[in-house]
Amino acid sequence: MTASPNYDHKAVEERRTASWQTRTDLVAVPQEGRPKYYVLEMLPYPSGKLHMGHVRNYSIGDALARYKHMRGFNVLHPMGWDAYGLPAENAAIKNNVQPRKWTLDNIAYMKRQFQRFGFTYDWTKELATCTPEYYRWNQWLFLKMLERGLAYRKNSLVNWCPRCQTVLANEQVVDGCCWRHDDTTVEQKELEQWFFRTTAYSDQLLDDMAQLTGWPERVLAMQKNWIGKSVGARIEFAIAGSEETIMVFTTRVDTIYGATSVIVSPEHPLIKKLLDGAAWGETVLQQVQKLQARRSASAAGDTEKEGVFLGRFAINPYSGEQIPIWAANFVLMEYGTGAVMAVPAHDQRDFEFATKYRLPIRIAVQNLDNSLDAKRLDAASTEYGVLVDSGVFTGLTSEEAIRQMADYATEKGFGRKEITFRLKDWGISRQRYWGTPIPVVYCKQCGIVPVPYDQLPVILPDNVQITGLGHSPLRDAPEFFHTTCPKCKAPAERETDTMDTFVDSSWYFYRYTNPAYSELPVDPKAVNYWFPIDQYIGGIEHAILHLIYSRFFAKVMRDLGLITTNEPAARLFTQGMVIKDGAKMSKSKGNLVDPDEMVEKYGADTTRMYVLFAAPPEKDLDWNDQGVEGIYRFAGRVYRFVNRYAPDAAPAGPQTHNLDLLSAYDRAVLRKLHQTIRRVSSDFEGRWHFNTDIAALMELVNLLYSAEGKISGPVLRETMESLVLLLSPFAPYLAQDLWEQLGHTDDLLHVSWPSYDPALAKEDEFEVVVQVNGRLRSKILVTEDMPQDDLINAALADPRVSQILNGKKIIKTVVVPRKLVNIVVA
RNA sequence: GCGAGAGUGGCGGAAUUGGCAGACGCGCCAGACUUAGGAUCUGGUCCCGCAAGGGGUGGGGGUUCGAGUCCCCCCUUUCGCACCA
Repeated sequence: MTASPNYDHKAVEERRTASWQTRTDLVAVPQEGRPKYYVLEMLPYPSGKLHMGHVRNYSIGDALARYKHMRGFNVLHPMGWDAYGLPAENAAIKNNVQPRKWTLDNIAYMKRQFQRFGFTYDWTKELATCTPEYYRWNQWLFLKMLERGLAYRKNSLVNWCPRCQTVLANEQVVDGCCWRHDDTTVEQKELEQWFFRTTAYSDQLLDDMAQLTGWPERVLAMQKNWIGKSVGARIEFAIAGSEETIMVFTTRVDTIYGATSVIVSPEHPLIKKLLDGAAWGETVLQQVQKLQARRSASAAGDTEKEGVFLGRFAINPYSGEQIPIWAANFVLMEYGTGAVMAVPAHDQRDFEFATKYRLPIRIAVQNLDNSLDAKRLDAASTEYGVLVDSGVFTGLTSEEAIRQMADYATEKGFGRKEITFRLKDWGISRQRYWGTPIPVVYCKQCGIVPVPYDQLPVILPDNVQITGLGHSPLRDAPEFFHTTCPKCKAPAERETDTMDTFVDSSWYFYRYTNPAYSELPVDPKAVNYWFPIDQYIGGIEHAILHLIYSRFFAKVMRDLGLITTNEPAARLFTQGMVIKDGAKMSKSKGNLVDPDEMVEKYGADTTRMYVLFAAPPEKDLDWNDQGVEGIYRFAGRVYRFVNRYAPDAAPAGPQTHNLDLLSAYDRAVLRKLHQTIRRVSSDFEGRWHFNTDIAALMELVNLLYSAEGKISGPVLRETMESLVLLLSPFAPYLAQDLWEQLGHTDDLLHVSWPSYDPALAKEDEFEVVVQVNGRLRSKILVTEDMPQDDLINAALADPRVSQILNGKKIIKTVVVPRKLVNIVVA
C-alpha cells in the first residue's frame, strides 16, 4: 500500500480536455458489417450558456453513446446549433450587437462548455442553422413544397402592437399586452402569410403513430390529441327566405331532431349577408362585433357563453322545422365549418347556452330506462341511446342512426359523412430578421415568382439595423429588398418574411449524416446508412410541435425521394425538468445553478454523475447542493481506492478464478462485482435508471472499503478494472485517469464493456424468510439447491418458529425457492 | 371537462416478475484518526415501545398464504389540451 493523494478533479480533467478536443476517433463513417447506432440529443438554441437542463439531456445521451461504443457499435453522435431565433434580435436591440456576431460568439462559448464536459460528439458533423450552407436547403425544400402545393399563401392573424407598429411573436405578448409596453393591448391584424400544408398528412401522422412503438405513451397521446381526428357529418341547413345555406359539422347527427337553433361563429362570413337589408341589421351586427372583440381580449378558457339572435331562421333538413339562427362566442371559426346545430338536451355547451337564453330543450335520444325528461334536465345527456321523436329514424340506436342518417343526407344531397381534424396548417411566416429568407419574389407582372434553384441560397444580409419597430426588418435592406423578377427581369421585390425556426429543426438530423453534401439537402448514401435515429433524447416540452413538424418533414422528404424512412426516430426518450426549491430553474426565480460553476468546483464528472444520480432520467430532478457533495465524495472514494491499490494489484492479464480456493473476502467481492456488471449492463439495454446503476457502483465501492487489505491481488485488479469500465459512461475523465493508473494506455471507448460470469454472480447461500400466516417470524440460511421439503423442515425446526406454531395445525405451506417459506396455520 | 402521469422516512429516491418495505445518497447521531475537522474511515438512523411486541407505502374496500406492486371506489397533486361541435 502506498500513500494516496486526494482526488483533484481539475488535474484529472484538465489533463484530458486538450487531447480529447483533437481526437479523431469519434468521426463516424459508414461501415458495412458493423451494427450502427445513431444517438441524437436535441440540438440547443445558442442562448449564451448551457443550463442544467442541457447538461442533463446531454449527460444521458453521452452515457448511452459511450456504452454503445464500448459494445462495439458504429456510433453516430452529432451536435449542432438551432441558431436562428428571436433572442438574437432582442440582444441586438438591447446591446446593439449584430445577431450573427451574438449567435456565433454564443456558439463558440457553448462549444467550449460541451468539450469541457467531455461529451463524445463527432464535431466534424457540426452544423449551425444560420449558415447559408444549411438554410439554403430550407429554401430548397420550401420551393419543392411550393411546387407540390404543400406551401401556399393565405390570410392569417398576427399579434400587432400599435405602439411599436410591429408584429409580435407569441412570447412577446405578456398578459395580452406588448412586452415593451405593458399598457398597450396587443391587437390582431390580418396579414397574408405562408403556410405548410401539414393537414395533407393528417391521416398519416395519426396512423403512423402505430409504428412508433419506442415512443413514450404520453407523447403519442399528446400528438393524437393535437391531430384531433373526429368522425361525423356535415349537414346543410337552408335559410328561410334566402338562397344562402349554413353548413354545420356534427359528430352526433343522431340528435338532430333535438336541434333547437343553429349557431355560427361571430367571424362567420354569412352573418353580414343574413343581416343585409334587415331592419335590425345594424344593431345586431354591432352586437356580433362586440362578441368578437370581447373574445379576443379575454384569455382562452372558461368565458361566459354569449350570443345574439340574428333574426333569421334555418330549416332542419330532416324535420323541415324552422329554428332560429344565432351567433355565439363559443363557436370557433377555425374548427369544422364554423357553425353548429345546437342540441341542448345532448350537448353540455348547447345546454348552458340554451338555459341562459331560454331556448327550447328537446330530447331526441332516450337512455336505457327511458328516464330523460326535458323539463327536469340539469345537464345535457351525451350518452348514446335510442332515438325518439325523430321521424322515420325513431327507434334506431345512436350507432345505427349516425350511419343511416349520414347516408340519407348523401342521398338527398344536403350532407355527407365527414372527418375533421384539429390539426391546422403550419404558418411559417415570421415578420422577423434572424431567420431563413423565404425564397420568393413579388413581381407586378408575374405575381409570386419562386427564386430559381440555381440562385439559392437567398442570402440573409448582415448589415440590417434591428430596431424592433415597424415592418419586417428586411424591408430596410434595399439591396436585399429590391431585386429583379427571375421571369421577366422587371424590377421586383423580395419576400421580407423569414421562416419559423421550427423549419430548421424539423430535418437537421438528416443533414448531420453528411453536413458538407452540396448536391441535395441530404446525402442519400449517408442517410440510408444511419437512419432511422436509434435513440432521440430531449425535453418533454417538444412533445408536440417539434416532434410533429419533424414527422411531417419525414413524410414530405420521403415523398420527394430524399429519404426512405417513414418516421425519423425509432425510439424517443423525454427527460424530466431540472427543478430547484420547487420551481423550474430560471433567472427570474433566482434558483439557477450554473454548470460552469459546478465544473469549476466539483468537475465535469461529478456534475454529470449528479444529474444522473439524483432521479431517474424521465422524472423531474430536484437539485440539491448537498447531494452534489455526496457524489463528489463518491468520486473521491473511487479515486483514492484505485490510486492506492493500482500498484499492489496483480499485473494486468486474463484472470481465472477457482471458486473453491477463493477466500471469503475475494468471493464476496467478486460476487458483488459480477452482480454489478449484470445490473448496470441490463439497465443500459432497457430501463435507463442510471440512478440505481450509480447506487450499485457505490455499493461495490463500499464493499471494497470494508474489505480493504483483505482482497487478493488478482481479485483486486479484476474488480478495479471492471469498476473503472462501468464508471466510464458516467464519469469519463475519472475513469480514463484510473484506467491509465492501472497501467493501460488505450482510450476507454475502445475497450470492451465488461461481461459478467453467472457462476461468480451467483449467491451460494440464501437468507430465506420464514413467515407464519404471512408475518415475518424468522430467517434461515440455506443453500440454493435445498429441496422444498428440507426447506420446510428447516423452517419448522427453527426454535422461534416452532415456539409460535406450538402444535397448531398446519393448513398449508408456501415455498418460494431462495426467498421464503410461509406456514399457514389455523 | 378530456387525456397522460405521480402520491413510499426529515429530504432525493430504491424495491425489474405479487414474496424481508425504505437499496444508494443527503441530513442527523455516535465513534476512530487528529493540534484541529466543514478532510477521511467505521457504526447507527421508518414510527410507537425499556423490552417482548405492535404499526406502517394518500384514504376506503377487494383478490391472495402473502399487496407499495393486481382489481374497484375516493382524495390530493403534476403535466398536456381545452367551449374541437
